[in-house]
Amino acid sequence: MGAGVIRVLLADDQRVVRDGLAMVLGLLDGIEVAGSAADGEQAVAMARRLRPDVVLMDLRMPRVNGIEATRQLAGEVHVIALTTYDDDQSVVEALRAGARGYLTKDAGADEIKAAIEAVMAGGAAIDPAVQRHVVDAIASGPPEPPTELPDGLTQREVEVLGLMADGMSNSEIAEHLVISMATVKSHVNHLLAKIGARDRAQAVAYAFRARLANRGARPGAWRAPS
Amino acid sequence: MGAGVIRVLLADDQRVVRDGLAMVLGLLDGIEVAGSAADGEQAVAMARRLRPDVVLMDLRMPRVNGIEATRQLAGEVHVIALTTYDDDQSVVEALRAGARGYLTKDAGADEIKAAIEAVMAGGAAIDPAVQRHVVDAIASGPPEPPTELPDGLTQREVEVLGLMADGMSNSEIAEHLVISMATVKSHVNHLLAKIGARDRAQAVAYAFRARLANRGARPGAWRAPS
DNA sequence: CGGCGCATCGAACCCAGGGTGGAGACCCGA
DNA sequence: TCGGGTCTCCACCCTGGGTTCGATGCGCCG
Repeated sequence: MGAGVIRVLLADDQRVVRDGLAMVLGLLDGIEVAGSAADGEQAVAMARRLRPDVVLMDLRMPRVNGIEATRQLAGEVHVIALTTYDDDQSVVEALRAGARGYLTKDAGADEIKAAIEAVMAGGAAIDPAVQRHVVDAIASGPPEPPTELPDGLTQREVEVLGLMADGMSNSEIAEHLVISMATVKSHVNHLLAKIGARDRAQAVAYAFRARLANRGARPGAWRAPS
Repeated sequence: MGAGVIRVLLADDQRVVRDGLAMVLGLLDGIEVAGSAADGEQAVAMARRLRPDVVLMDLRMPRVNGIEATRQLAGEVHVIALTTYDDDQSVVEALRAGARGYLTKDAGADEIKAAIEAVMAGGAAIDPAVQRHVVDAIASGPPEPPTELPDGLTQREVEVLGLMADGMSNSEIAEHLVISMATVKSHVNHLLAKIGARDRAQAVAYAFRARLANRGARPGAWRAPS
């Protein structure tokens, strides 16, 4: 990192905020203000030209708002939202857009610095004042009902279903579970009947919808290297 | 509230942690340890009997784990998860279960106190060390509209794949698309080769992992009523 | 003790699904 | 104009998967 200095770009439509922030941040060790933009369009352009480490982005700005600017810069630089608004809408939207931090404007210099450093270290920083909104979004957002216990499925049947969802054939499942293929077929037929599926393809779909299959791996997880 | 004292219930399977926490919290002004439980079941029972203001809940506990206990107590008392684990799974799950705070076990007394007070004030408190996971959950969770263009799949092939994921047979797909079954087979074979799947079951799994299938409907969506 | 559910196997059957090879029609870019 | 890709279709073969009718051993419960 050059001289270990973190270069920051400021984006805010209010002059006083920009200048004030520049003053405050300029006094901090290890932080350097690379520039300041007055609207989202400018912010994106300057970020790409100046290549700062972090962008402190106001969400309410003319022309292109901070959310959109954040979206465009996500992946290029670290973005920390900085706003007077603490309504859940903007917090969640900002994070969705790719912001890794969220500060309200009554944050102190130390808090801003901590946030910048946290983000630079690969972490995130959310103002305590709005953490509640984030928590709510998580708690209520995705409906979630966890791994609801399947119909009348047996332990073994669930296991077999999981392996089917992993793309294994009957014989592979047999080998994996160290049982005979006849047994596997038996389990398969039983679970097909229970979940009301006609074939293993429908069973796999059921497994994913019932969240019994690990959606983790990349799509083409199976298939040997070469 | 009485004398302005916040009553806290501790839930952790490790004795040293319970006792140590009780010591530390006992020294803090305005906080009183109402009791301590050694497993989730006990935690739920004690919480309902003692009616504490806050429960500090370890997630990894015998009998009933902290997640489940949190779910049961959500709405009754404020729950703060307290764990050594900082993997995204447990953070997100804990918050989904209704926890309003999340602390790792290397939190200091002051941090714990701040978290308790934040939660009591209607806020939330998430350990900075795991905020990243929460942000990721928000950023990647619900949205994901970019139905990323699959491998080298054709428009038609994607369409067929989607119908397969809906549990349709080749002949049903043919009927649905008003084409012959031979054509469907052709499409199927092509897409199987492209995505590296051996059979339609693997293709269905691929469809779900690649988010090409609508996970919307309940698991047993197909199947006529009676 | 008898009955029930679960897991384990076997054998035989049938067919949808997958593999192969080819072909004609269309559109589009070189 | 000539490929190249896509969508459409046909005929043939063959295997895996799903179906049916069994059977055995085990653990649990009334």
